[in-house]
Amino acid sequence: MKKDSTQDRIKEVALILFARKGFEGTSLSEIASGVGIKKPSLYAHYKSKEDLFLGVIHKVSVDYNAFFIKTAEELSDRSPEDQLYYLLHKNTGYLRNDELGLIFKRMMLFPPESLRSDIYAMFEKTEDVMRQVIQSILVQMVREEEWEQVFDAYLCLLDGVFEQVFYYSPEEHKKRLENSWSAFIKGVYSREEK
Amino acid sequence: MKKDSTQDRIKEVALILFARKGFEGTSLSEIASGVGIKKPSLYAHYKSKEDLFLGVIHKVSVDYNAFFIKTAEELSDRSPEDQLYYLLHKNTGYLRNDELGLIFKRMMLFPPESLRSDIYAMFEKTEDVMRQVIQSILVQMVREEEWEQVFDAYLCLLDGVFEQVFYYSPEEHKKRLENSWSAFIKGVYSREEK
DNA sequence: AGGACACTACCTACCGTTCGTTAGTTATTA
DNA sequence: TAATAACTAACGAACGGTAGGTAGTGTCCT
Repeated sequence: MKKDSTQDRIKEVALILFARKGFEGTSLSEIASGVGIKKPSLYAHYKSKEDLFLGVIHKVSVDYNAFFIKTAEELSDRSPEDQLYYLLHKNTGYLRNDELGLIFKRMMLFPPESLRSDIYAMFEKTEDVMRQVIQSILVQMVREEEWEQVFDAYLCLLDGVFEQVFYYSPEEHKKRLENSWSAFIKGVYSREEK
Repeated sequence: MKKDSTQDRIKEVALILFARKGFEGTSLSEIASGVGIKKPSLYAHYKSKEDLFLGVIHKVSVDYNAFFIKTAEELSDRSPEDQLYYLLHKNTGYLRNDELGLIFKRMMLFPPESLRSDIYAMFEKTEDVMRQVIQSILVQMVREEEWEQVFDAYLCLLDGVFEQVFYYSPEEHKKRLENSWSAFIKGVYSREEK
């Protein structure tokens, strides 16, 4: 089923190494030896280190967009509150796996200088997707003039929770997620008065 | 007053470069030429690249702890709510300046593999300081059994807001900060009723 | 059917450059 | 005089990348 082409194997290995050690911190020799071939053989598949790297990032960005949309669809029959809650959970879980969150966040925050614009271009789509998905949920639960405020707060929650994935143990992190979520949702519902 | 020793100049230049391009992405030649000396001269002041790097990180961590404590003291005569609000603002402002936030976050999230434990050891103190300062404010405004929940939410807010410093323009970011803050504080105050 | 050709995916060997680092020397300063 | 802080020169190692070669595979032309 899955074409296990060398090209894909290279991408898999490179993803892990780039995620853990960054672009400059990863050498082509390492990648090659992880795949089980010699360094120059990489050039049969990618024409430079940057080319390989951008290939990896492109795959990551496409995968993430697909995941986000798919998850939102799966949840679409729940209440808006539940949708936001599970989206937060699923998103965190997804990004915790497979080095995917690691490389995603690394590239958003600290892209290699020379590739910054290419990387940002790839992730622009991602922001769009997230905005649309979250917007479509929020319009069901808050008044229009409050929409933006709640959206910003939810995105901040998403960012904060995600960042903490790196600091804390899974248990500690789950506790913090639940507490942060409680505070968020209380803030949303207390919004009617005053 | 300020001893403008070469040693300090090296640290300043290194801070900026390490912050922007990371440990592996910054070469000693760059640092030297930024200071205006030749690469081998660096070894009159630091015995290795790692030594220099840890020196920089140490300074960053000490400075940040001092800032956090000083800011909290300056605000201590305000209402607890105001203290939290301005702490959020000041913290964001401080970290935005001088590449300080950049290197701080980079090292928390993506430390160079070989120095991970040294770096984490330095920032342990920071977490302690923050916990103490925030705790001393929170006990004045929420019931004891809710303390932990609000603390987690506030820290998540701090993390989320800080991360967004990198993505958005100052204006956009300020808007998002205010919106996220509003949601947070409403959540805190709506906490009395069931 | 069989040979010439081209293509793919790998190899070994090596290129020039840059890296972090050391040695040895000199000029300034205390 | 002794220490300090700079220098020039050079080191070995590793880097990204190239050249050239070689098996294996399929394809086209008689």
